[in-house]
Amino acid sequence: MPPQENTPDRPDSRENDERYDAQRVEQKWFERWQQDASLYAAEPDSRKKKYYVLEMLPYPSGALHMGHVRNYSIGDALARYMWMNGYNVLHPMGWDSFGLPAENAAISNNTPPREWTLRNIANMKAQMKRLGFAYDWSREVTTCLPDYYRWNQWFFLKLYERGLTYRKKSRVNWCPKCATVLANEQVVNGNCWRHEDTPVEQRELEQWFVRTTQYADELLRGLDRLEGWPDKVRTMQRNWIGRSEGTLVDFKIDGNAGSAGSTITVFTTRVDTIYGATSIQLAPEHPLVADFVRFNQPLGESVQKLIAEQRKAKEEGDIGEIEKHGVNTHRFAINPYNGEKVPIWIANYILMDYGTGAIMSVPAHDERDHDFAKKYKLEIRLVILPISNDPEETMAEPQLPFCSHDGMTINSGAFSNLRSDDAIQKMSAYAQEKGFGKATVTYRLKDWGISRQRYWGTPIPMLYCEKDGIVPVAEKDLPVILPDNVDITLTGGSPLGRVPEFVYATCPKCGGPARRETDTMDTFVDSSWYFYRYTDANNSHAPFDGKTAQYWFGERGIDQYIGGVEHAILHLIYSRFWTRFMRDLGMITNDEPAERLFTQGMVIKDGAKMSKSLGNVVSPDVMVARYGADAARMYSLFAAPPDRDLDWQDTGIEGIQRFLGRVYRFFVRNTKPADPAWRGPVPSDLSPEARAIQRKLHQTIKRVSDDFQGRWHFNTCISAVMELVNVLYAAEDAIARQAVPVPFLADVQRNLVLLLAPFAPYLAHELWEMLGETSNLLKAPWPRYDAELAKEEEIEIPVQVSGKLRSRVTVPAGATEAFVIEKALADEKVQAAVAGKQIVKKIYVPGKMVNLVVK
RNA sequence: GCCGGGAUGGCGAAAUUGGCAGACGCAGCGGACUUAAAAUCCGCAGGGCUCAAAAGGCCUGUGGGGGUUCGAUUCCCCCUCCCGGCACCA
Repeated sequence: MPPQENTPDRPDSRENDERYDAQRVEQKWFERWQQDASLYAAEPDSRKKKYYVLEMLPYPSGALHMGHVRNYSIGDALARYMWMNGYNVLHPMGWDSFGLPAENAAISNNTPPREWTLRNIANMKAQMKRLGFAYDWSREVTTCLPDYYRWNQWFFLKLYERGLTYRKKSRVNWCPKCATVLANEQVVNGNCWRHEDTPVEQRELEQWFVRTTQYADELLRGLDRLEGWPDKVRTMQRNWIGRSEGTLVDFKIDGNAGSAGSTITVFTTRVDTIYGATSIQLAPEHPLVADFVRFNQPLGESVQKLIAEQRKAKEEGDIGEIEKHGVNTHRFAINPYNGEKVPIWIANYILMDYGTGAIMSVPAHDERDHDFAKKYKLEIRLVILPISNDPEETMAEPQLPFCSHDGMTINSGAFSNLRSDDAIQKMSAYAQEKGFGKATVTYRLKDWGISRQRYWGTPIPMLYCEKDGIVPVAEKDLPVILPDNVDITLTGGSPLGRVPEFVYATCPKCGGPARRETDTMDTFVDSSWYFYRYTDANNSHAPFDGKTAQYWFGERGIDQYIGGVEHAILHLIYSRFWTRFMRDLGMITNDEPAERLFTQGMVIKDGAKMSKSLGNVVSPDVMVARYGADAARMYSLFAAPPDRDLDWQDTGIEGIQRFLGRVYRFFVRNTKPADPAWRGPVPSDLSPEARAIQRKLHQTIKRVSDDFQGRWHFNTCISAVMELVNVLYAAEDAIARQAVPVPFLADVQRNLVLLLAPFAPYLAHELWEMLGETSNLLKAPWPRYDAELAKEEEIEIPVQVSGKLRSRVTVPAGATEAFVIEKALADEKVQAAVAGKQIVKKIYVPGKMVNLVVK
C-alpha cells in the first residue's frame, strides 16, 4: 500500500489547496510587476482628469519602519481607487537623501556618505516594491545626485537675483552634536530637533538667509483658503507666522544722545493704553543700552547679568518662566502723546528679536508690566475702563488696579472716552500725522537661515572674490559638484573648507582668484520643490517643463498630499514659500503646493512610540515574511482610522491574515470559470438567499466608495468588506443547494475583488486571475452601487416607551406611519409596558424607530 | 496660560444628519470536524440583579456633574484627566 500522503483524495490535500500561501502568490505577482516597468507610469493626457497623489518622500535611513508602511498604504489605496475611477494618476516616490545621518554613518563605519545613502535607497526601494506600492519609478527623485541638486543651485541663483537670499552676520542657533547651524524651525523647546536632549547654543556667524518673511502675509492669508488641510496644521502655521498688528511710537530720549540715536522706538499692540505708560523697557541687547552704559559705567555689570540670564533661559527653553529683573538707567524718555517724562529701564523679559526690542510699560493693563511695576514700585495708572455686558461688573471693575482686556479710554487727554479699537486707530493716525510713529505689522516668522557647516548637502553656488566681493557662480557652470573623498569630522567647521580643489576657484567677473562658499544648503531646500521635479524628473535643461507641471498641478496643486504632522511647520511652510517664489518666477500658476493635506497618526506599540531603546520596534520585513505584504498593509489601515495613532498588535495582523485566507478559500471552493453558466447573464429574479447577498454587496460598495470620497475611515471600509464575506459564508449552504445562480455569484465575486484591490493588491490580482479575468485589475472600473438593490425589503423598527427600548417590530420597508404604529401598539411587550397608562404622544422617525410617550 | 485632538467592553475600535450603544476584528468561552492537536467552520459574549437552570425579565452603562429634548456617545454649560502644538511675542 502506497504511503498515505500520496493519496490524492485525502482530506488534507483539499485543505492544502484551499490554504492561502501568501508568500507564493505575492512572489508570483511581484515578479510579474517587476517585468512591466510601465505599469504605474503616467503621462499628461488632456482627455483625462489628472489626480496627483503624493506621500512625503522618506529620508533613506536604511530600512522602512511601520510609520512608512502606514503612510504609503494610505496613499497607495487612494491611488489605486483613483485609477479604477478612470483618473490619470501620478503617484511617484523619491529620496530626501542629503543630511547629517549619512555623515555620522561615515564617521562610525568609515563608509562614504554617498555609498551609505545609495545602499540604503536600494534596500528601501526593494522593500517598497515587495510591499506592492504602485509607484512610477521612472520619475524617481534622489536629491543627493547632481541631476537634482544642480537645480537647488539654480534656484539659489534665482533667489539671489531677486534679492530673496542674502548674507548676514547674526546670532544663530548652533547644535554642538550636529556641529552646524539650525534654522529657527529646527529648534524645539530650545533643543535641537534631532537631538532632543541637546540645547542649542547661540553663535555669531555669517550665514545665508532666504527672505521667507517677504511672503509672510501671503503665507498667512493663504491658510484661510486651505480648507483641505487639517485645522491643526493651519493653526500651527498661523502661530508660527505670528502676525501682530500694532503701532510704532518714537519716544525722545531726554538729555545726551549716544551713537545709537536719540529716540527709542517701541512696538505696541495697545497704543490705546499709552497714557498709562509709566516706564520704557529695553531688551538687554538693545543697541541703545551701550550708550547708556557709556554714561553710567556701573550699569554695565548689571546689564551683562541680564544678558546672561536671558541667554541661559533661552538655551534651557524656559524663557517663559524667567523671573523678571530689571535695572533703572536713571534716564528718561518723553511720551510724545502727553509730553510726560518716563524712566527708561532695561529688563530681562524683553526680547531683542521681537518687535523693536523696546516696549512701553503699562502696568495697569499688561500682566507682565504689572508684575514688574509691583516689584520695582513703579506707578500703576488706570487708563482703560473695562466694558462688560453686566453693568454691575462694569461699575465694580475700575476698583481693580489691573485689566488686560480692552474697554473705554479714560485719563487719556484728547483720546479719552473712546472704545479701545477706535482709540488705537485714531492714535496711530495721530502719530503718523505728527511724524512720531505709525501703524505697523510684525511677524514672529524670521528669515530662513539655510547655511549648514556640513558636507553632505548641496554646495551653495557662491564665490568670494577679493576684488568683486560676493559673486554668484555663472549659471553655465552649474552644477557645483560636491566632491567625493572628503575628510569628515564633526568639529572644526565646514568639511568642504578642507578640500583645496573645491575651495580655490576663479572669479567669473574678473578672472582673478576666488574662494568658494564651503557651507552647504539646509536639506529642507531639497524637499521644498521636489514634487514639481516628479512631473518631469529627467529634464536636464530645467528643473521641470512648465507645461508638464501645469498639467499635474493645475491651479490647485497636488490633489492629495499625505504625511506626518511633524512637518506641519518645517517642510510645509518652506514648500509653501517656494511655490510662491516659483510662481513669481513664472514657472507655475498655482499659489499653494497642495490642495488637500492629510496627516496620518503615529504607529505605536504597547502605548509608546516605537523605538530601539524601548525594544518595541516592529519590522516591516518580518511582518511581510510572516504574514505577507497584503496583511501588513491592510492591518495598518484596519486597526484605526488613519488620522489617529495606531496601536500595533501582532494578534491583530493575524486576524487580517485569517480574513485574507477566508476570502481565498471561498474563491477556491466557488469559482468555476469553466462552467458555461459562469459568464452568463445575471438573472433578474433572484432567490431570497441571492437577494440577501446582492443587497449586502451594494451596501458594501456604497460604504467603501463613500469613504474614499469623504472620511477616509478605511478601518470601517475593511469591516464592511469583511461583513460581505461573512454573508457569503453564511450562504454556502444555499450555494451548495444551487439556490444562488452561478452567473450571479460570479458577478458578486468580481465585485468583491474590485473592492479588495485598493487594500490587498496581491490577493486581488490572484483572485482576478482565478475568475478568468484577463483585463488589468489596476484600471478595472470601480463598481457602482444601485440604491434600489441596496435597500432592505423588511426592516426591524425598535419601539420605545417613554424613551426606553421595549420591543422591536418587523415591517415592510415602505410601511406607512399608521401601519408601523399600529403594529407597535399590537406588540405584546409594548402592551405590557403601556398597560394602565395614557399614551400622550406617538413619535415615528421613518425607517428608524417608534417612541410612545406615556403619562 | 492659549490653541488643537482625545476619553466608549478584557483590547483595537464602530455608531456618517439627535433615533436599537458596542458593527468589524483581537483575546476569551462553547460546539462541530479530528485518535489528538493545529487549521477550519458554526455559535455565545458590556456590567449587575432575578430565576434550580435555560428561556425570559428587570436595572444599569459611552471620563464626571448639570441642561435642552419624546429621545443625547452625538447639541449646550461647567469640571477632571491624557496626547500634541504655541507661549513674558509687548
